[in-house]
Amino acid sequence: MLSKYEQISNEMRKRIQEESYSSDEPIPDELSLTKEFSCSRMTMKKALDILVMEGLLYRKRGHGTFIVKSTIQDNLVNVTDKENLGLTSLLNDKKIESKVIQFDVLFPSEKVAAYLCVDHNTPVYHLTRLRKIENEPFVIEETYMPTNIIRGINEEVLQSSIYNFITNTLGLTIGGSHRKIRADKSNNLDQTYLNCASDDPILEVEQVAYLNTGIPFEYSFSRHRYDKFVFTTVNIRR
Amino acid sequence: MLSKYEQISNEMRKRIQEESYSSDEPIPDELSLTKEFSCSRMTMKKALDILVMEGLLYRKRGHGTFIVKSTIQDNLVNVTDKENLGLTSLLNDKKIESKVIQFDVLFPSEKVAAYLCVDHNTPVYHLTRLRKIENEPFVIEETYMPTNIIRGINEEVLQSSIYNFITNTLGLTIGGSHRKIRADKSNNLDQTYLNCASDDPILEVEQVAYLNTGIPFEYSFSRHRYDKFVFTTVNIRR
DNA sequence: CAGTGGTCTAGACCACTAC
DNA sequence: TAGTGGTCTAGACCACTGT
Repeated sequence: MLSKYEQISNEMRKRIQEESYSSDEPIPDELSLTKEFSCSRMTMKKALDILVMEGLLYRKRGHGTFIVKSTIQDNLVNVTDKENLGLTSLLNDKKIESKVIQFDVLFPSEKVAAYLCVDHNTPVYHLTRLRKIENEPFVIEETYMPTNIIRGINEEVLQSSIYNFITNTLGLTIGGSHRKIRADKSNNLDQTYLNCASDDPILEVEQVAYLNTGIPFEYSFSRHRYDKFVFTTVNIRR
Repeated sequence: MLSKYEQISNEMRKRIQEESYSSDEPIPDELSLTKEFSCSRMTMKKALDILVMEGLLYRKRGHGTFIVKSTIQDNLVNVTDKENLGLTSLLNDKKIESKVIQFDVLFPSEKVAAYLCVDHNTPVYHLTRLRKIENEPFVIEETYMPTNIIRGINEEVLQSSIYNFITNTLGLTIGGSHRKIRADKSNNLDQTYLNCASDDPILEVEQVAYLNTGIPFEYSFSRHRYDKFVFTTVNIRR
């Protein structure tokens, strides 16, 4: 059951994307919209706030609320900072394969222990997978997960989607993540599995992902082919 | 004059960063906090929402509100997706130099015209600058700006901060931006000015920046040395 | 001045959790 | 049942804009 402001937000997003409103004029003012949707002004505001955060609308005090015009587009795989990097759900119309390069359990280094908020005596899964999209190598993911939270990982799970396993089998809910994005030179592992040249760069995403309980469950490095991946982000004034 | 929820948010952020609250227990519940800050529950919620969005807090219905523990740290220059890339304001304690590599006015290509929402007959500034931090080359910025919005750019402005010029001299307010981040091979320009090797990768940020009126005023490509720049982003569930 | 969005309130009811 | 956060309301006042 979606909340009222989410339903309204979805309806308004649809209208904007279908160009039901002219992008040269303000959209209807908040008072009119509260009447149309039979809601309070706070609820209407919350619904529109979501679209402002998504970069679809902007507001100007004393004037009205307007549609943002231009948006950067291109053809590469496109991950925005709103989504959790579950490749499987991101590209559910494409063929995804996972090849397990390494899978073991070890005691965490100081750094890994700090990010996962576990002590040095708690074993962690350590796994490296190559993910292919439509038979083309796409990304190498090196992942650390604490064994006391993510229980029961095995080869079969690794072949498909760990995120599905965490959500459906373990019944946990994934919350947010902190990420760092940088460029790097390719190393031997990259060249071998991503099939890239020695002078091809790599786009690396370092990530700590959290459950909705705030507990970190994953610390990972995703190394992408530079010609197949772009990271997108929207940034709005406050 | 900061709004009440911003003041409360700042105070709570300070307390969290100074570790005034134990990170093992929930912080005080919303009702207690509304009494302490003499505000309504909606206002308290809005204040805490900001900290949740920043990745400092998480909430669990029926339980309480808790402090997020781990955060990725490192030593490189660190731009988050909340900030507009004004290098000058980002690093105001460091020595920043700008060298103008190219500066001209031209009619926009189809792509540039589309992103800046101008027609083919509106001239745009086209400029390329090398930015140095503490005498070390850091980034090459290639920028397009419409001449009908950003009037009066000259060599003197280019030596310092264009963002300051837009804000202070032109009296415009900068709104949000859309960005794409990718890795790339270095080209001749990069190698010459960033002083990098031919096999050094580059982290490129493509950006369309908007005024608070929603009008795009800048389309740019920033090419960073891979060993001096990391892009940070926080992503929270909804 | 009227019309817009920005903030704030006091109170209500709901959903989830623990006891 | 009590305590938590999530949502929603009806109404108020303020700040900014254009006429």
